Amino acid sequence: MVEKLIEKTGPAVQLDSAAQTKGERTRERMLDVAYQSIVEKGLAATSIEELVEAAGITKSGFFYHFRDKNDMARQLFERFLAEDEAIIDTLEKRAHELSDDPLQSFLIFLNLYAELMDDMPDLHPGCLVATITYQDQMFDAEVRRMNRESVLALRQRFADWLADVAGRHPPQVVIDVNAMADQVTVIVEGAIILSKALNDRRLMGRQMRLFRDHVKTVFGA
Amino acid sequence: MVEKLIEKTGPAVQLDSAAQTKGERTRERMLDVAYQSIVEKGLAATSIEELVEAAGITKSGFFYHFRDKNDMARQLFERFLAEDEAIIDTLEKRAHELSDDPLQSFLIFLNLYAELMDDMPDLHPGCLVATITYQDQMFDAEVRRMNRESVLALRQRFADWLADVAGRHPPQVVIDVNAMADQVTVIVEGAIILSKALNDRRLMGRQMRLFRDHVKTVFGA
DNA sequence: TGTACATCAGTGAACGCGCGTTCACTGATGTAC
DNA sequence: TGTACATCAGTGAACGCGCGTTCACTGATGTAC
Repeated sequence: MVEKLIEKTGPAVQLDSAAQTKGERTRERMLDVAYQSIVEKGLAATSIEELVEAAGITKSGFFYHFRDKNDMARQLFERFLAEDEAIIDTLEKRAHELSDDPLQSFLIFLNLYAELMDDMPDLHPGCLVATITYQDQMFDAEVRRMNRESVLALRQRFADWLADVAGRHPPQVVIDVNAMADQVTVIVEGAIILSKALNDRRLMGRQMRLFRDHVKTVFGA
Repeated sequence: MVEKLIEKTGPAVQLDSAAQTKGERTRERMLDVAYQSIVEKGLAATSIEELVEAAGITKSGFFYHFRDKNDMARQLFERFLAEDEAIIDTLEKRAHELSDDPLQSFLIFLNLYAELMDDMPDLHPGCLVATITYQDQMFDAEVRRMNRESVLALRQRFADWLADVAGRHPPQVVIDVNAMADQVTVIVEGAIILSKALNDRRLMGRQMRLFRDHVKTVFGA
């Protein structure tokens, strides 16, 4: 699914090298089914038994690939963060190609993001960040640390961009770039929740565009 | 905790009648510890054993009060929704008292909401709506239906209010009242996630005020 | 090119523990006459 | 006011099932000489 999104939004990022060994393919398959199950039910409700059945191996095979259940969760989250970052990178790069002005490129970025959400073949399966945050007692300290770092990295990324925007387009009102940067993530996470709760896959794109309108107004475009 | 919030924001709503029987008190205590545990770890990771230990009864006592684990989840969510609605009612009533103008009262409402978030003694424990949405396979169909209905009810409430606002203060741009109404919930849910992930209890209030500024700008206040 | 050995990618059986649930029973409190 | 009965609010012991994890083993593939 993520592969598809990247193809839609730019040149495919080759995350997994073309020549995968048999073991790597099995491991990836395992993480695929684990991701699906964890965002639907949570980590505690996802049994190793159901994962290995879906992946077509035995339970002992699981422990060949992962030290224990938490190790799998960590590997899953690492892969998720890398893919997520690659998507945002692609969108940001494309947005900068389409306009030299930081405000215009940021607005384009939000549009691309909204389109990406619209184009999701199915309902967005959810975001691991929220899953981990809401079940943090289930994940070990390392995963929680990675989760925190990933949110802070997004804040930094957008705050830098917005500071650049504010430099060239003095805002109508005094703004807090960090809060506004966080709002991108807030909208994404919140919109995923409502979209899932109401089973309405158009909701995410609408919310992102509404936020885009706000940004536009603030910088007086 | 909810009691405290209501006291802070207006006259206490007497949800639980003053004269509680012993059984009702035990049941409430059980739901209290269950709420805490479920928002921290999820339903699957919350064992009946730990709940009854915290509540000071035996495991069989649990099954005197609840038909099974899912029945407890349903009762917990029912109580949560009632309390949540009471809080919003109180804030809305107060906002209308403080201004006759729908825009001003809506802005006051958002301010009161933001203050409520600031004043939370501890980090907001999280919102059951997100917990249920992210683990919906763990809850039965009735709980999922209640979850959906509660989100739609909030949409209706804010959409009506915003339509009233738009009637008296024609917006600068064309707006979608439903999307804007949803954005209140989106911000709350998303901000809770970031606030928990970063362990920053000021974040929720900041996000709510940022949204308030947006609303203000849209209706040209 | 053949052989010996090493690594890869698992299998199958067994383990003990904790979980949700049931069931027969019980002491304390409330109610009817 | 006393007695009989009903309801309330649990207790204690036992159940079977599924879970995460371990461990000894194995066939297939890769590598060195």
